[in-house]
Amino acid sequence: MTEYPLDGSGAISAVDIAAAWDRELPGVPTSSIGVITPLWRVAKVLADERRRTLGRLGVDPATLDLLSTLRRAGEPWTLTTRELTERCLVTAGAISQRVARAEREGLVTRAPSSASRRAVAVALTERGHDVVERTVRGLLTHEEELVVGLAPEERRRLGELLGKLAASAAGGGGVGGEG
Amino acid sequence: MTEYPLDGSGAISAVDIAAAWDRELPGVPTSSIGVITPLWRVAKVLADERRRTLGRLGVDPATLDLLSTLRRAGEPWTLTTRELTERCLVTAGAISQRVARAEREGLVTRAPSSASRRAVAVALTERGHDVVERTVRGLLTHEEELVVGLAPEERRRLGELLGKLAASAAGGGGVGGEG
DNA sequence: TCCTGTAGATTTAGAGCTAAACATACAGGA
DNA sequence: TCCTGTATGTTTAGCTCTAAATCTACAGGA
Repeated sequence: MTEYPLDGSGAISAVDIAAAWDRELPGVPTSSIGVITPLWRVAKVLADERRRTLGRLGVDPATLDLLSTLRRAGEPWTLTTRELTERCLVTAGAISQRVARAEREGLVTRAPSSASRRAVAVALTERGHDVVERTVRGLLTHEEELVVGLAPEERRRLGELLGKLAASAAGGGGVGGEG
Repeated sequence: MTEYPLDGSGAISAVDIAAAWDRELPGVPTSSIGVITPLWRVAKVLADERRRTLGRLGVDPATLDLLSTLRRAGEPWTLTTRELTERCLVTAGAISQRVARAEREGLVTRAPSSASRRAVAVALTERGHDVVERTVRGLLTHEEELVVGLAPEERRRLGELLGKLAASAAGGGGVGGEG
């Protein structure tokens, strides 16, 4: 047995989890559970779906994230490692490894940047263009189907609430007590 | 440099990403981006926060997920590997590894289940109890602060929309064409 | 020129996960 | 009894990430 229930059928609901903590450890604050638990569940379902879809297309999510970021940047499809770190939201070490893997497969090239000799310019190769253009279309088409259950107004509202949560989490969490 | 901007300050907005694809590859369906991109960003901010918070408390997220699931189950704080797989939403192999790590640290024990000789009963030790009770309170208190930016009604609505999205993604994505 | 600081990038150690292969325990029929 | 199927766990290979240490290129002051 390798699998776990992808639809969360065996999983406990966020309400049940909060109720269980309230019963087992009375007094713990449980109101964040109703937001954070469903959020991670959905994120996991979507990540699993993306991994499988891309597996069928012959790419892995980390590499496609790299290629997509370069492709979206527009001509000349080149960014420095530092820019990639900012846009992909992973550490510089992770970018370095992603680029090394992609370079090994002939999807990108590495060269000293024209601006600074410290900076490294990562550029999409023709093969990289082929891969990204072939897979992004398939991926976005598939993901479009995953969100059909939400009406346009619901999607807009969901995106809005997620943005608000992101601001709240990033602002309040980093430093500590600020009240 | 090891870090990346935790608050997403250097990141491109979901709207910009969709606009970039529309410009670079006209015709690709981009309407899922407004939901999926913010969702993963928030999930990542929360995961990073949790990892750091738990790091300070001396536990790792995967182990705490295991211990919490056992703790929430109530007396006698024992579940089989299969039950853990269903509730933690990771593969059986991952559970096996989590349990092995936790057992090595004296946080849980493994024993043949009384019901079936195939099944393995994983039980919380006294030390496991100590760890989970010490850390869960701190973790939930911290996460409470991360969601203060959302009013109660907004939290409720967000949880509701996330549930609807989960149902949509799990239902529509697994099989393929079902029209 | 030498020292010091800083920024950009890479390397390495150690987690943690999935998928797939394997091992084990039964159950049910011939 | 033997065979077959199925459920439960474990192991292994390979990927990917973070955090920390390291390397390299400069810049600015003494």
